[in-house]
Amino acid sequence: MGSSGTSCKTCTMRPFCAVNPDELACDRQMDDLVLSYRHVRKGEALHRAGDSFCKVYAVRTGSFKKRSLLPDGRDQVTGFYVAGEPMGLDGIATGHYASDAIALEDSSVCVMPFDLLELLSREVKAVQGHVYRMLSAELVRQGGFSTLLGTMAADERVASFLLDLSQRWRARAYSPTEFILRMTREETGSFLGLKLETVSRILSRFQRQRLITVNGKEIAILDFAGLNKVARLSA
Amino acid sequence: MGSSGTSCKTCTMRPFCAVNPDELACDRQMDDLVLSYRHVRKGEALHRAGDSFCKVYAVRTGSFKKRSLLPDGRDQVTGFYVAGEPMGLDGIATGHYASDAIALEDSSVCVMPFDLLELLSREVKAVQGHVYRMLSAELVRQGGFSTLLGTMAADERVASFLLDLSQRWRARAYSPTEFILRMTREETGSFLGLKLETVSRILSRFQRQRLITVNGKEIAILDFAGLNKVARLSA
DNA sequence: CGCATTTTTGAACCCCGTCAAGGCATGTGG
DNA sequence: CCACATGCCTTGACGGGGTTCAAAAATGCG
Repeated sequence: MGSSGTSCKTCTMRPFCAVNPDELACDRQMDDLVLSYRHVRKGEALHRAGDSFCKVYAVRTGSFKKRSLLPDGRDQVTGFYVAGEPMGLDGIATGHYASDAIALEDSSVCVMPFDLLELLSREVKAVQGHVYRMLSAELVRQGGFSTLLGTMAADERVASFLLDLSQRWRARAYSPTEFILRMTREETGSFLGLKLETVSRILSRFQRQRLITVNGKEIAILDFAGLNKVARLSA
Repeated sequence: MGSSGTSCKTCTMRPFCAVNPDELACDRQMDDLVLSYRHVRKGEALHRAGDSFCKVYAVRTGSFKKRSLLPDGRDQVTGFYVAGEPMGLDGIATGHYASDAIALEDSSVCVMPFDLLELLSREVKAVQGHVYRMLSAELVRQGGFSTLLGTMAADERVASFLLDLSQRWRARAYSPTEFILRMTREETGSFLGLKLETVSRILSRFQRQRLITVNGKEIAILDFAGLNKVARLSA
């Protein structure tokens, strides 16, 4: 998770972002479209479950976890978000966010008022298409994740997790082989449906098997083919 | 799953369905908006993963399972759909459906060309809002399901599953206490991240505990409070 | 009916969770 | 600077919930 520089080039919201006017999918007055930024310090919430919904966000710098609570008090991390990825979309359904979004490090986001996005997407077909695709892509991502939780063994989950992170770093032109895990083992475990001890043990085992090196939160991937084999993501 | 009668009254797509012109959220020419129906026989596919996307569907009668395949051949049931519920939305993201949709019994759907829906939602704000909410609601549903797979024990999953079905029957004015499970134990298990034997054992145990009665695919809920307690969906 | 599929139930095994102890950072106050 | 506390990570031993393997009963469909 690079801490400097924005990732506008790979941002999900680029097609309707006024920060790059020449990229904007329409010739609308810029005045209406100016995005604002917001900084969120480590541990603080961008939004909380139940907050009234009126904005969607794109991560600009840093990273976030999304956390959902069950009625009985248990909670689960349901997603990690890094630069360029959209947040807050689950609030559209009811007008209230369905989850907490917590910064894993000092972070910043681009803020897009949702009514503006609605307006723009009625005027400009390309924007409409992008919004739909963005929502649908989140659906697909979530579905793939359910498959992971429903069918994969613990080591497959951890391998998939590492490969997914690597992939997202690569897409943003950061190193796909070496990166920092901003989330704790407990958060990782919660996300993967495992206990923190299990995550730790499996990372240690991957290191013994020369698939990765682990140094606390620093990860280096040594053997992509091997990890893919463990994750069984190929035939 | 009642096999006769449609559920237009509770259908997700009602706000933009030309079958009920007086309900339609705009005064557009009806000619353009006529929905078509399609029948799908038990075991047949409404769409398959990879099929080119151009339509979204609403279940009219019967029921479907959504199935996602992993690259290595394993698959998982990622959803069950009954009357009034939307299908095919995962195709928007890439232009190709991300999953198979298979009829669990002889069923029928309402067909809505997606380009028409896009057009209509640009013209009519109310339609746009409904489409967004529908997509976001699917996101929230999926997220809640991830939480189930990630945090719940087997008996909690089965209890939640039964209560969820009951709730959906109630919303459609069918009996929430007695219904038929159109899916096999294996499909249920795949959906819940369990093996079919585990599902069977837990249903038997619920019956011994007088929470439900099981007779093959016939389920009757005897003790909602007890099931809720097992599912830990209350404090 | 007769065959295939589905469901139920039992018994043994194993992966992962639980419990516990210890290490290693980081930060804080004396 | 050190003593101490705190939070996070690692590792071990053990137990249990769920899977696996197996067989029989029930159901459905031709």
